[in-house]
Amino acid sequence: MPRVSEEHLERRRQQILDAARLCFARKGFHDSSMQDVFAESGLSAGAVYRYFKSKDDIIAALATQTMIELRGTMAEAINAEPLPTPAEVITLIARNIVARSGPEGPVRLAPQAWSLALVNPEATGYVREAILAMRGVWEDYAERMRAAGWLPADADTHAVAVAIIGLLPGFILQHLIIGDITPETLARGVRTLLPYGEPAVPGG
Amino acid sequence: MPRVSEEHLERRRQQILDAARLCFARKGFHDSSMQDVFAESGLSAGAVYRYFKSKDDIIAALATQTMIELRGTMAEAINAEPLPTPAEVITLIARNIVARSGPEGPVRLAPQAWSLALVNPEATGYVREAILAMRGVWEDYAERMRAAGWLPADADTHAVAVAIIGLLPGFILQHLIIGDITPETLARGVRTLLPYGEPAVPGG
Amino acid sequence: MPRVSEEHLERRRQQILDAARLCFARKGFHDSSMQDVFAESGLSAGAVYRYFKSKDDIIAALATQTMIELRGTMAEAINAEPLPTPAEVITLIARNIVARSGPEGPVRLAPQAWSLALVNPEATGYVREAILAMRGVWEDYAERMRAAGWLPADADTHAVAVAIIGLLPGFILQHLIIGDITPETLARGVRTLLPYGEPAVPGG
Amino acid sequence: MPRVSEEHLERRRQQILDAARLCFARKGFHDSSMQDVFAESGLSAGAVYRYFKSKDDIIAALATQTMIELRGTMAEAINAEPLPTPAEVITLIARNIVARSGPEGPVRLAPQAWSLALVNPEATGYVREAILAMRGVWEDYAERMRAAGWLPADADTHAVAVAIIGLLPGFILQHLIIGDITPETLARGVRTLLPYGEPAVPGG
DNA sequence: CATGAATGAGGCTTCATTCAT
DNA sequence: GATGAATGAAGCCTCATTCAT
Repeated sequence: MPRVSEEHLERRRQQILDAARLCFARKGFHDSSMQDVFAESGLSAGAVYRYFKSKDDIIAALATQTMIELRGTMAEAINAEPLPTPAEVITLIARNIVARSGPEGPVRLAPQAWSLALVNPEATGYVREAILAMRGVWEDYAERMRAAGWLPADADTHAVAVAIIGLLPGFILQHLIIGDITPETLARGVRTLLPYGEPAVPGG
Repeated sequence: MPRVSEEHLERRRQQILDAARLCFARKGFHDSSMQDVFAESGLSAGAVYRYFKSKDDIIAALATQTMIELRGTMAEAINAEPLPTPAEVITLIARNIVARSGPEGPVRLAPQAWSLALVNPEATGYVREAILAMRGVWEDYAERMRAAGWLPADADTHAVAVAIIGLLPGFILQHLIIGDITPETLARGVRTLLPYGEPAVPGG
Repeated sequence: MPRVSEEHLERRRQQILDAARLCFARKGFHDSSMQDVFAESGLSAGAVYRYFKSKDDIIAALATQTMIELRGTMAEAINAEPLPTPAEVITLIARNIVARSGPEGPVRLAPQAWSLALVNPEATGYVREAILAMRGVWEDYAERMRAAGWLPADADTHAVAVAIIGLLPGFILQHLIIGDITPETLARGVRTLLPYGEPAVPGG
Repeated sequence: MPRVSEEHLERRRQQILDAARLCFARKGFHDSSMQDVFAESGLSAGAVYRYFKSKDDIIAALATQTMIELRGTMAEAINAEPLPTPAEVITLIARNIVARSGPEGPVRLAPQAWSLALVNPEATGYVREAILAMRGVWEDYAERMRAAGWLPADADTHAVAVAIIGLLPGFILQHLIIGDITPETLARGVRTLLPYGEPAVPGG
């Protein structure tokens, strides 16, 4: 019988993750020290290490949590009825990204997670799973596009999902690093290129 | 060995950059120590520091060099005559990316540079410049698309460039982290979505 | 070993300062490495850096502490009743200096601190403050000399303090570097020159 | 038969010493790198090492040269006729010191040499010799004082020299570190304390 | 359960000196 | 004689992690 409630433990865990998110968003995984996390969380070293067995463990938990949230956002935007156009979906998701891109926002963790995934086998694992899961969401969308007649009956919906999901990292980077583009800019570009369900069609 | 030629100096510099590229591609900026670079380059610490004043300086030089090469590749693919379709351009660039994505290939530096740019002001500067330069290349392409009648006369070519260039980070990440997609997959997706200059048009 | 007493912390701090004093007295600030201090103190690098944020910080603390002690010695010798003669005061202080001039004695830090003060702005600050404080003590003494009629009523007591305190660095250097002079030698010289309160007066 | 004249060699040597003096006066022995000396002298590393076999060798040559000059200044001031009062001698010497105490003046080397002498056996040797030589000059002066009847016939002239020469380091330090005292201040203090040959006598 | 002092390997960089050209 | 590229030991300091209290 545990001394403290399960709920208390979970609260502590989240408190640490929240603190880590701030630190990592501000200074990156490497430049944030565990001391930074202790200070930000208001907990002692020992306390933090009771909940996470290493810094990498915190990073993994945080990255996973953030990616799950992002996938939820995508799924929500995509599953709307009636079938939203690509530009509409992209707009919604991009707006959500922007809303979470502040100086301490979780979106800033994404590029760091990608980078880590190239170098750290454990990170490769969970980033890969997260990307695959998101791609699955887009594959569903591509299916719906085909079903709606927006894509040829023999369209490769996997390839379509690969292409469309690929737009998001590009948007995140341009937004975070250059800061000169908005969801509307991206949407306009997408709408120009992919005028499905729009009054006119390209090349038409 | 004093009074060496300018050429010798340049060769040494490149020798160091080549060694650093291998190290960084293998283990990342942070997990590669300067000792790794010394060993890989076959030079002593002092020798390396004669050519670069810090590790960050090496990273900057390498990232810049790599991004300039990538921009060159893009420009070449894009400026072909007659006007290549988006799928054609993307295919060429993606093939080049894949060719340079081996375990020690320079493309592995890209996500690390993005990540660094979020955290290191100097890196923000040169990554931003590189992205803007690449986007400029795509803006030229978007102009040509419009001139060719593939885009409406009033199309926002900047927004189109933002969208299209955004496909590449997504491809790089999916290729490097998941490894299950090829230039052809991406091209098929793009062609399905953007059948400009293709026999059939979407939604048609 | 957390939650230790304030006293424990202070003891650790002093333990480090004591070790540093030995090292610096033996080999000087520059030729003593932090490794030397770690070894001498029996603590790890991390432990030492918990108490002092840099080598310069240790030097500053040590120099300041030593100079405060020296000032205390001076004040004590000077404030004796009835008014001691310059030769008496100098004798007491010189004896104290000699007692602390052993191979590992704190007096060996003094010339190093002077030297550092010429080159390091932070050191300039604390050495200047220490010298000014000591000079203040001597100014009090000069006032008492004047009050006792040993100096003319219009004597410039500041200038007198400047001159008298100036004797000490000379004594320290001759004692440490040449090693052939004693407090008694110095006292004899001073008494010969400044026979205040002595049976005979100079030039008399 | 040497390829270059003896004179040329000596000029080169002095060129290096002059450059080193500037560097060392500005930044101290330790914080001046040999690179600094190469740059300041306009010579290459190899050239400098042809004339001096090590950095310590340069320091030794410079310190010795500077101290010989200082001794010359002292001797000149002291040997004046008729016998100058202590205050007069001190004034002359202090003025010379001040004139050579600029930001790049050789006097700034003195405290560094003292400090080095505590730590480096070779430096101990030449600094000791220099101090002894200077003290010899002051012993001559003390003899003259005695001969003039300013000191008792049985005065310990060695002790007097020890005391008087000791004033100079104190002046140098107060001038260099605090910067608030002038030769006149010191002279006034000395004249007040040691009014030999002055209208009135202390304690008289 | 929590605390936070302590560890110690390892990171980046400097610098006096050498020697091939 | 002169050059300056190269060496490599050694310096200062950080930081993830542990464990005695």
